[in-house]
Amino acid sequence: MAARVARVVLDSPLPQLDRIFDYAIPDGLTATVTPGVRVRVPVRAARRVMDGWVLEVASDSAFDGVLAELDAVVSPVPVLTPEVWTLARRVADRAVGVAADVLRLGIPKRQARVEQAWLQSVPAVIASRGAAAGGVSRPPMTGTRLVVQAIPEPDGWLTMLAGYATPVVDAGRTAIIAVPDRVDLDRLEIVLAAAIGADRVIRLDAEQPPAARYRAFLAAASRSGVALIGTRSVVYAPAADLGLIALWDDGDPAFQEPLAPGVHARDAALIRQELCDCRLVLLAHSPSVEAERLVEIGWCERVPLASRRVPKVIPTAFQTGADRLAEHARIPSSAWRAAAEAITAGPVLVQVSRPGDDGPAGGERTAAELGKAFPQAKVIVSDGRNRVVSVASEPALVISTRGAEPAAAGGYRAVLLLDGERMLARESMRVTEDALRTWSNAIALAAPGAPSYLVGVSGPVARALAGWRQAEFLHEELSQRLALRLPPAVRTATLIGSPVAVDAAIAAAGIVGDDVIGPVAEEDGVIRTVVRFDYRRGGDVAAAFRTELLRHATGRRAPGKGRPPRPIGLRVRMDDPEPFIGERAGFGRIDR
DNA sequence: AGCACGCCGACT
DNA sequence: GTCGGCGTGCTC
Repeated sequence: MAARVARVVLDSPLPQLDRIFDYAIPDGLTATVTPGVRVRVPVRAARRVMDGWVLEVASDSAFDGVLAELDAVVSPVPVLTPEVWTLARRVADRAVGVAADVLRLGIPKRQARVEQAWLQSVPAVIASRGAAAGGVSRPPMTGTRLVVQAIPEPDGWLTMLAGYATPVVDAGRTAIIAVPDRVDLDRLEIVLAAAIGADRVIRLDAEQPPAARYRAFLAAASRSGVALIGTRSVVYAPAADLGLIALWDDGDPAFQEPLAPGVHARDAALIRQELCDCRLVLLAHSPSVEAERLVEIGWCERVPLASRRVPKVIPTAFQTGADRLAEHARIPSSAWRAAAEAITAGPVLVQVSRPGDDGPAGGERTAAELGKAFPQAKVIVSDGRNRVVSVASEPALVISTRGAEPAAAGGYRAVLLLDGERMLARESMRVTEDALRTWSNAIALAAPGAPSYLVGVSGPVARALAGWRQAEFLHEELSQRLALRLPPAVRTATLIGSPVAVDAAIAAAGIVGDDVIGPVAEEDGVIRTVVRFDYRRGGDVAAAFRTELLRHATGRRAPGKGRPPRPIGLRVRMDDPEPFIGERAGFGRIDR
């Protein structure tokens, strides 16, 4: 019997459509309907045609009814690989989300002209990829999962990433490397191109223009022996024969995906690593507490620094400087003198807290004051909006908000970390690990032997930084989270909806006692409750929530007084990075 | 989403 | 009798 049935996943955000649908393949389309291609299919109950992807082609269907026919094949290019489909399914299941939402992160919109050009240049690709559909055909490689401490020198992390990627790419396999932002990506692209050749580096960046993005996607889908580099969504890239998946600085909040279902790139990477048994590398100066947990449960292996050549970090309690200007600039006299001396030799970095934390332009104000104190020095200001990527080795005073520090040629001659108290005053479970991470990253920009001054901060975090023993601090932090049953010692889910729906979901998941936190009343009779549960129960809890979500997605609606009857459904958010901060902008709301 | 179906209360 | 409002269910 000829293959006449296509199994299709619909490109829809509706949970009730998050299943596989069978369609009959009309005679005219038998040749072009192959696994992975994008198709248009009728959805009768919605009275419209929707996009979808063909998962497989079969000879029969278990569906008890008359199959509708595929409408059209949008493009002959197999954009969805079996591995990415499995990844999306597992990621969505874990996050109580819709697989199509995850696929949309990894599969860019089609650009017809780009595709035409590409098809003409590589006509053989489609046939070979189509035939290989079925998945993993290589002998499995035993993947090792590593949490690696980066060399604390300028560009140390870039060198290390290139070192992990090169043997993988040389062996003809693919490496995926994810970094937090575009500036990191620019630098990685340059270093990697030098290490393995520009033709073996493919940049997949959600920020790049649609045509460039689709071109890069097609290149990635059709080649192995390349490095696929990008920001958080690159973890869903169509890698052929994946040998390595690496994240630089996994504690950076940019790895948290804002789009539904709000999955952290590290979690997706962990799932993908298991799926293809490749190597996983979480590289950082100061990794996340989540990474520390992975080490402590034995899931990952810790790789400490090879040499104990560590940065010179000097915590200085806040003291009023003798200099009036120093006092204004909130800099203790010892650090002030060091900066004054260092700036004769080269650039000096002054890290300040975010401008937003401090009224208007904290960085600018500091800059103005320091500029007056060092009238001969060039002052360079870098912040999130106006970011300076790099500075030369000439003397300059570089004032930067954290995370926006430029790289300095040859490294900074001194680093001053100001506003520590203000950074630690934020209301967040993660303030301290976040401060440790951003301080560590700034310190690593110093030239070998150059001093870094941590101003006005004492206690365990200052000691960890001074000894460059971040892991010790993270261990303590994790111990506290374990004692308090806070993430990442446990997982959480945030449930939003009518009290009936929320209570039913909690009961269905079997969560009781003080693992139920709340509820808190929102507007319009909607409540919000946070629940926590152990990792080993994650699968059951997610399945129970999905059942409840479906129950409320179809059927029951609010009494229709307003024109469109509004559903009081149920929303589920797994592993919100800040589950206990209610007033945070966008709380519990995942953009589609 | 968006539409059809069907169950009950009030009507020419 | 039957018209129609609105909860309910379904999408191959």
